[in-house]
Amino acid sequence: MLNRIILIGRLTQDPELRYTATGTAVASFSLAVDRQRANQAGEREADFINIVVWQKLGELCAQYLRKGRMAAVEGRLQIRQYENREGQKVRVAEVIADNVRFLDRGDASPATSTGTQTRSEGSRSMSESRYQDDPFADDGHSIDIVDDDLPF
Amino acid sequence: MLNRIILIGRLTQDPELRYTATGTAVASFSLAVDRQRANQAGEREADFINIVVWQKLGELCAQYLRKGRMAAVEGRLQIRQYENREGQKVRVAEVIADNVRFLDRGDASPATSTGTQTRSEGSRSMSESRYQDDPFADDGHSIDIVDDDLPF
Amino acid sequence: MLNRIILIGRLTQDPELRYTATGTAVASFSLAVDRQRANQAGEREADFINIVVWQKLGELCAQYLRKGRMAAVEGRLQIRQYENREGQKVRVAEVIADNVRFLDRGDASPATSTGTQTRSEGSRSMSESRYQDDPFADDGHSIDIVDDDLPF
Amino acid sequence: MLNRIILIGRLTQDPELRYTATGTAVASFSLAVDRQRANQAGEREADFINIVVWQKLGELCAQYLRKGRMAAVEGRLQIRQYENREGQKVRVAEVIADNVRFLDRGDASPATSTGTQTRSEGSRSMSESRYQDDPFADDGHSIDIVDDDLPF
DNA sequence: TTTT
DNA sequence: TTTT
Repeated sequence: MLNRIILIGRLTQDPELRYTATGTAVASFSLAVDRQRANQAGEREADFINIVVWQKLGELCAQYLRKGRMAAVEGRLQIRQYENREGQKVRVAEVIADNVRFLDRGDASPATSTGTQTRSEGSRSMSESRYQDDPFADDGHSIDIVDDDLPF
Repeated sequence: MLNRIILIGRLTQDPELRYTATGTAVASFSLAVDRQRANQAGEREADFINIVVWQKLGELCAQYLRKGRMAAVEGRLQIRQYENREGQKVRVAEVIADNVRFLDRGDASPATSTGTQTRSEGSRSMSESRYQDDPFADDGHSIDIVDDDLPF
Repeated sequence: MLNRIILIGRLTQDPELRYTATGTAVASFSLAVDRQRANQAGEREADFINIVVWQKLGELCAQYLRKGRMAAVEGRLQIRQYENREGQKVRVAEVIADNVRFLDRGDASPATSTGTQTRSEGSRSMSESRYQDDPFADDGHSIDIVDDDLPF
Repeated sequence: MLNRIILIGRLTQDPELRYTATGTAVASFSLAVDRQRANQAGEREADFINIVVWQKLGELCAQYLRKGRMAAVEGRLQIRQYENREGQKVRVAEVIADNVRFLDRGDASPATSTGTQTRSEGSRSMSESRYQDDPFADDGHSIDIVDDDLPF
């Protein structure tokens, strides 16, 4: 009835961008989210969480996110259940993201390295069907906060 | 780095309560969380999400929650990875809850059905290490909890 | 850049439904959210948080929610700043909800008490622009909504 | 009953650190959280949200956060109500944070500018009562924190 | 399969 | 202005 998850972590790989038969874009990647507490052995572990991003937001992720980059991901947790070739029931957990923030800027050049995906229509929307101005949230100069700008 | 999930759903089974070798309580149950959108076949699906609750909060869940009851669960998503007896890598997703709200009152009678679990120390805390007055959120006075009803 | 809040509480009043000059519906109400910890005097306090719900979801809130009813509200925290008639800067905090779950069923009769608001277009969507089947979350079979009961 | 908010934004000022009569640390600062949608005038607005952080986490914020820095803040929304000197009821909204992530490294030098605050007890915990290894989330090794640099 |  |  209510299902909301928010994660901050780093990509363990470049996003993969695919298209469904009907042409809908789907990006997917794994996010390493460090746990807050070390385990009994004193090591800091991470959870590796699969993220799925549809449509234009997925295309933007494919364009701007890379392995190692930090991102905030907001969405819902989905459990997909299927039977594998051995007839065993398998459950796959993935976060269907509807909002992704790019938290550190890379070389923001829209990565030629990822090759051939084409973008039918341009948009900077980083949240499903909402307008979004700048893909990188971390650049200090975008805020331009000086005392005179603020009413307090 | 940040990992927060909030769910509202219904238990698909009574909680199971276990104790570790060192005596720590762990409750677990599966929560059915209805998706907001129907699938292409027009059916309303649900995600079945495993919830794990440690310590006193787990004991309270075991005591007050039952199959079919509604609960709000707050915690973090954890991906456990292990190798099964066939040598296959298996990934298990579960939500480690640190806050659980009981959203509809059942027959709040502290269920004898769950049998033999013992409780070392009493508390009504429903959030990890915070005091909490009444287990049922839907009704300030309805709980029918009097000291004689409870083993603590 | 990211702004997400999730609340569960009870309405302190019936929702108020208004329409903008251009005909957009806006519902507003105050939600009493009990704090988890008692204060130093041992009393359990609550935060009274103003909720604003636009469009069809707002109309549904006005129809189904009433004073005392429990709801889960998901949205973003907005701080409105204005100058009052005495020239003082006033800051108003409100949660702009994009998802509301009705957590206990009342007498689900679509309340004639709220009088005259008219609804241009019908939908049972409880989340902004998503289809939603049943207004009451607390009861799998409870919908009891048949076309004859509803003005849409 | 449930009250959870997660924000990502930038500080509009250096944190202020105070101590209660009983010696508890409290840091406070304002976080500028950009809205996702531009307003009707096409401008991108921000919400300026007051953040309050108690105890050691507050001291860490005072030490490592500065005006313009980006942070993720997790906590609960609290509405404080009081009467001002003119006898008017005033409502103040603030987020009581129990988890703060420093999302871009500054000059991580533990800021002499904030002067005289003293720290009774040391910890690097960035979440209330949880151990946390490195204050900056964006770079596991970059912090340059060695015991000699820090007063704890 | 894993990030810093 | 406040809910159970």
